[in-house]
Amino acid sequence: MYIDVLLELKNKQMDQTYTYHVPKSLEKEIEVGKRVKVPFNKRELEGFILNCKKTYEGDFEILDIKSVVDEEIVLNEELLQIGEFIKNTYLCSLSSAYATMLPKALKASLKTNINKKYQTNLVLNLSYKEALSLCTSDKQKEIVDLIEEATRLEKREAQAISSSSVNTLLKKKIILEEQEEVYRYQSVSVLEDEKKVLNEEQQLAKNRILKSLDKNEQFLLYGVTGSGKTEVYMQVIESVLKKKKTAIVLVPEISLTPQFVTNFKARFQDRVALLHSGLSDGERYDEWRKITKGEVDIVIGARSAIFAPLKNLGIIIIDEEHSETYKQENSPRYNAIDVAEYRAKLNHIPIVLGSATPTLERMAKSTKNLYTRLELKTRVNKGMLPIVTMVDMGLEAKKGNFILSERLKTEIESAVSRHEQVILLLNRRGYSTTITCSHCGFTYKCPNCDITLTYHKTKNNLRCHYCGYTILKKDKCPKCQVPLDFYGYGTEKLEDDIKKEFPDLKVLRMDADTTRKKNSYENIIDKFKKQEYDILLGTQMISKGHDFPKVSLVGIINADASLNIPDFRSGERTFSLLCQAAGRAGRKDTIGSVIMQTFNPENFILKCVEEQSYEKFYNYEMKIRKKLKYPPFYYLVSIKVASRDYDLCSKEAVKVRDYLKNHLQEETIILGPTTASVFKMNNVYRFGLIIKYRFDAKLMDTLKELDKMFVFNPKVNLEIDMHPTKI
DNA sequence: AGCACGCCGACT
DNA sequence: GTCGGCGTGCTC
Repeated sequence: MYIDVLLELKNKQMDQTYTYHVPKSLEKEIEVGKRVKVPFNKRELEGFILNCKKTYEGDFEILDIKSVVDEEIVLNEELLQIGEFIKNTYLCSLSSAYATMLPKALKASLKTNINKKYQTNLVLNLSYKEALSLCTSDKQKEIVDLIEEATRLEKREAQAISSSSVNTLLKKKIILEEQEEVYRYQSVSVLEDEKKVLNEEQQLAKNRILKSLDKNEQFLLYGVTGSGKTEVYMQVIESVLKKKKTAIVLVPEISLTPQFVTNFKARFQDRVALLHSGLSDGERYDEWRKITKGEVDIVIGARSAIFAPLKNLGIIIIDEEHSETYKQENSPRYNAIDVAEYRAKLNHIPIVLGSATPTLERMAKSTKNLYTRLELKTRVNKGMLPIVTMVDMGLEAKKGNFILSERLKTEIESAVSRHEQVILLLNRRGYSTTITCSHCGFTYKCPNCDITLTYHKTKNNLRCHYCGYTILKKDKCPKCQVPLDFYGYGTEKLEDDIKKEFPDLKVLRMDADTTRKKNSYENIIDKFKKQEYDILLGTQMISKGHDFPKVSLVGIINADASLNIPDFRSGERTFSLLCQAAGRAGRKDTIGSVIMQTFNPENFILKCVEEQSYEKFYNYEMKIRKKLKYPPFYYLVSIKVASRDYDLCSKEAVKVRDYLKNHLQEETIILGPTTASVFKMNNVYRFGLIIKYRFDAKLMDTLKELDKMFVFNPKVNLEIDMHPTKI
């Protein structure tokens, strides 16, 4: 017998399998999807069996495989197909697709040394009576009793005893040692929780999904914050489990949504497996094994959990569909939602995407009935949406208030005096490379792309990194003639200022710096929830789904910060972030207040936030996207050309553009090459190109050819990002 | 990735 | 003369 083996060669040559011969003695162990050890260029490597065949025709001298690694199949048929899908959709090698799909322990590589963990148990080799009759001392009888008791109760305490008497019993073969596989990851158990009664909207949504359990229907569950999406998910899954089927639930990031996971644990107990970044390689492997063995029916996890090898999949649910964490930002640049749609199609099952602020792409699809839209418009527990007030920081700056407005200060004071809590959001991102007037909030924008221009220090100019438009940097703001500034103060500075302003209040800061240690995120949330602090300030991570019943005021320090990020999606991102942050205010019996500070009170996106009108935002943003040819009207591909050699890099980038121009359809738009947003990094120069297309039959073949052309180029690297979230 | 082959500079 | 520098190319 011969087999085709896929080796993981870091050299990103075209995917290729190597043929090996299987000695008779190993033949019965061979199955597609298992790993084997093979000799390769005077070394030994691991690889996946992708194909079995009776004969081999060719000129290579075929070698024998060394051994078979796995007892059970690692890549089942479905995973093999998903790998092909990823390879073809995102233009990466098969081996790198499988490498990202599998936990480290199951990768084809000799270096991984992650194994199953066993525990030794003692069991009786004979019947209890026989065993007792053969005992020669009281101590021995005691041990036999203990083992019998432990086995009967299915407890594994019998492992703990060790004494000379045990050894004697072992020698006489009265008792035996047994190996049992144990799992490293012990998640906290949660008290079982009763099903909640659904309101009319929730019931409607649930019933509609249940009607399609055997169909590949796609749902968009559009529900405002606090409308009870989680309960709908759980009750739908309950019905799925009743049909002896399983479910995958994707969340943006497990550590940011402990509430969500707790709810699932409470409802479904140990039928749930968790896959998240906090697991060690061993723990992740154990969770994976539970899944393959069919010991769990529900998998909750971040992006990569979409590859969970559940059998008999019945539904896929993706919460917070608008989250950008579903797209992987390094190769293979896959989007878990695309994979989910593919998997749902393979299994003929429904997929449910939930969000309070759906992406324009998905909402547009739902208006064309490619997605079935289900709406939850009311908050459960009769909660009211908060009132959002916009404060013009341009006016405040004239009064000398650069960070905290008069209005926010008084509201903080009154909230605290009522023993309520305050959340302050300062989105620190995106100040370093954009230039803003600290007086009036003016920023330079590209006239062609509606994108904030990026400052390049080396040439002292401002550039659009979509189309290449360039202007020289001016020293003074064209609107108010004040010297232009690099914008930005961070959370740390805000903390100082608050402490100065309110020396009596207890302030807690949460950002990437204060949450680096394990569990520090949960600790901060916990402390704030227990009302040990009055104010929680931080970056966008404070806006994620937590219930703080005592928070009545949310202050958004600088609503413009994320608007000025040079990306066509910054408006959408801002709207979503601010709505989510606003949703933190007043969840139970109080109507919350949100103070939104901005230099651009006329900005339409911010006005939509003020009114909390997704519809208004959607209609406005769609017009812009249509006019400027962005998604959902056009699809995008981002191409990056990188090299240590500047001249070579720019020359090759031009060659790429010419190649695309010659091979793609006429209606397809090719922008660039321009210097990429991070132009020089580790002495590697990068140029970027953007393809905008609606339908181009030649696209994939052209990109594949292009990719091949650069595989053999050691000096220049080409990166293709299909449907990027950021450019 | 590695490991061999191969073609030039510093050295016992 | 040789030892070894690492550029290049191949691996069923």
